[in-house]
Amino acid sequence: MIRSVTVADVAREARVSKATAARVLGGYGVVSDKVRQDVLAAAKALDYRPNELARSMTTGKSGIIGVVVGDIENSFFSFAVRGISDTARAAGFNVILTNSGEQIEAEKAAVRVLIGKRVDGLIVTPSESRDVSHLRDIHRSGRPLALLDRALPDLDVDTVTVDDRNAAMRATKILTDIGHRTIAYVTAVDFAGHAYRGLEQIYTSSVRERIEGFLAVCREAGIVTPERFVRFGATRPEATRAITDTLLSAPDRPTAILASDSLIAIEIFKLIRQRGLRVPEDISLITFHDADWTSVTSPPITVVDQPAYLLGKAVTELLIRRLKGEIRPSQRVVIPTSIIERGSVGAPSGQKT
Amino acid sequence: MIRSVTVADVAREARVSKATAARVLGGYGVVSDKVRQDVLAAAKALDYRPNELARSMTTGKSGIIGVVVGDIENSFFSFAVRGISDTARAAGFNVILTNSGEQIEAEKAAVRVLIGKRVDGLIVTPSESRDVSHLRDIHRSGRPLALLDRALPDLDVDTVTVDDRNAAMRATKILTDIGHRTIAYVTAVDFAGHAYRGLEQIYTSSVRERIEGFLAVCREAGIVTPERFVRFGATRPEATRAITDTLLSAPDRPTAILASDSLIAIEIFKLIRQRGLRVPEDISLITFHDADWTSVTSPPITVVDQPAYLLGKAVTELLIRRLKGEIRPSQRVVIPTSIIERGSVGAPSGQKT
DNA sequence: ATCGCTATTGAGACCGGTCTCATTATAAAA
DNA sequence: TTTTATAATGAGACCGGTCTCAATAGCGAT
Repeated sequence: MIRSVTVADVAREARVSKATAARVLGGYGVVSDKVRQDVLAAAKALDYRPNELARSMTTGKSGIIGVVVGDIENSFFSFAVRGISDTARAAGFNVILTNSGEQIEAEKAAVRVLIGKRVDGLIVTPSESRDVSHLRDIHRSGRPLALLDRALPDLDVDTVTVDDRNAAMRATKILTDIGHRTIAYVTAVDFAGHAYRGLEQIYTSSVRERIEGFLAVCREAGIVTPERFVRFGATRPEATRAITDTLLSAPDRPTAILASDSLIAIEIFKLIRQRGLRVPEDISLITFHDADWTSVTSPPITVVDQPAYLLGKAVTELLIRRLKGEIRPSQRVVIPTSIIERGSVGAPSGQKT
Repeated sequence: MIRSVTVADVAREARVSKATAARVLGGYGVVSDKVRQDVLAAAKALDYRPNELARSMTTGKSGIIGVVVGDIENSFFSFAVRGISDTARAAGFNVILTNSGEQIEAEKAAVRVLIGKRVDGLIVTPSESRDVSHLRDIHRSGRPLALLDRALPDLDVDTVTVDDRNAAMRATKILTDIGHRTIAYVTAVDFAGHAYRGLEQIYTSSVRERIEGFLAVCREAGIVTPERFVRFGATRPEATRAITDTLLSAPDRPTAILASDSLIAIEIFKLIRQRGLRVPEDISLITFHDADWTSVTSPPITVVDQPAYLLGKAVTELLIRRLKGEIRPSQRVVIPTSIIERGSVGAPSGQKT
């Protein structure tokens, strides 16, 4: 490795002290115009590039925001990440991106690494609300933390989420209003055994809220034990297919499905097609996230539009304001969603309201 | 900010010298078992977290790979990035991600920042082949550089691309074989004036190769001046729509379109639909990149499947091997693509072969 | 008992910046 | 002209690790 040019080298070249050269190069303190010119000329001649690492070490600031996200492959997250990067860069920050794969251990490891790298602040989509010790650690180390998409009741930090419960209620209501009484809800959140054993066992706040909203509206519509049709563990395409398969083969096949994310929905849609069923005549479908594919299918899919980019932008702004020294009680921002009604919802076939 | 625990603190707690504590904490040198236990105990008691920044400063290695990518929003790149992150993490590296928005100035700035952060190596998708001075700088600074998706004739570094020319030829051949004689090629690469003025003006290697392949097959099929139907500047949805609009309104409307990426293709597809035209009866469509939406449309879209994840994995492996000290001439890996024939290609309506 | 060799440990320089404080030069005030 | 305030510069400590080299200790061999 070629030894890189340092302030000391520039100082020598410009015949000034290291301190003076550093003042010019670092843009702090005061120096005479003449000396400034000399140093700048020397720096250019030697092609000096500041070592941000060394700079960070003394200042204690790295200019980096650490991001731990569930799954970059999910376009909801890639939009959020794009929102984060754009906002961060505009404010002069860089981003280190890690994805946890929704695994709590990976998430902990990622946080440990990021703290080691002395990031200035972190943005995390916590995969679990049970184990938040590592997030407490961040907070305790004096580094600001902001939560994206999922709130943590026990952790009093800046949080940006969408109105999950309300969105789920509105989406479900569209289905019940048109007459559906057998509605399935499919989510990626996994359980030992994939079986639903009660809301309090769901440790991902966004998902719990959605299911709460879903169940509430179902009950309101007179559906008994709607939780029978809540399905967990659609973490990967194969799993989603297996779950959907069982759902579609059952004697009491649901007449409508609400998908918790677009990765799940696309598999469900494919499988419905593959079975020769029609949307919405045989099965209605609504999904969370306005993924690009939802508008080009026939029929196009009715979706809950989550402003993912905005979500990323909002957390980042909150975090940066704190990084810039703003002192204030932590804020919980809830961004409203809207439902884009397209063509994937229709009255259930066999029955009428 | 709470002062963090340092090796000196641990050393004091364990009643050994800083050097000794550093040896066990840093995992180098030799220490007696007894002392090791003491130090470890002290570290745990104090909740010591190594400062990777300081560590990087002395070792000269940051354990970070810098990535500059064209546009994360493009799912081709998000898959590639996923391949990069997964591979990097598996080898113990972290990733700093920046996107250039295909802007050369942004790319240069990103490279400067990453070098400042003393990343161990870089992966770049160069947006231009004209101006590579900043990439030369990387190389010159002794940091390994690897190119993703686009080759640079003048730059002798590890490069991983797909067989763009060949892929374009095969895709075009499918169209000419079935009888198309008016075929448009739409790409995001922009030009002052959007007008085609010759291959040598295209500074993105992947795009040039594709267009070369496209034109070659067109000519072979007896099409005169096929370059009349090459369209540039589909950088954003609105631009793509404008371009497509013009294309579809022309008296010599193309009977087939080849799209350079899936972001372009989806807009084209939407617009075709909007105009009441049918795929493939009125217009055939093939696109690069097997985006998820291409398999759920009616008809599903015929695509050039680029193994994006694999591409990311391959460059990262090449880079890491070099980071680990492997000395060898630079390698140019070309990954083969395959065409997935679905239902978006048909014989042109008015004419027959 | 003395010597030699090896296993441990300690002291302190170093990485490349920032930053405090002392010193010198210069200009304004008395 | 002398005093004093102010601007500009230099010397060197510091951040939190790594690493070299010297010092000490423990052991068997002679």
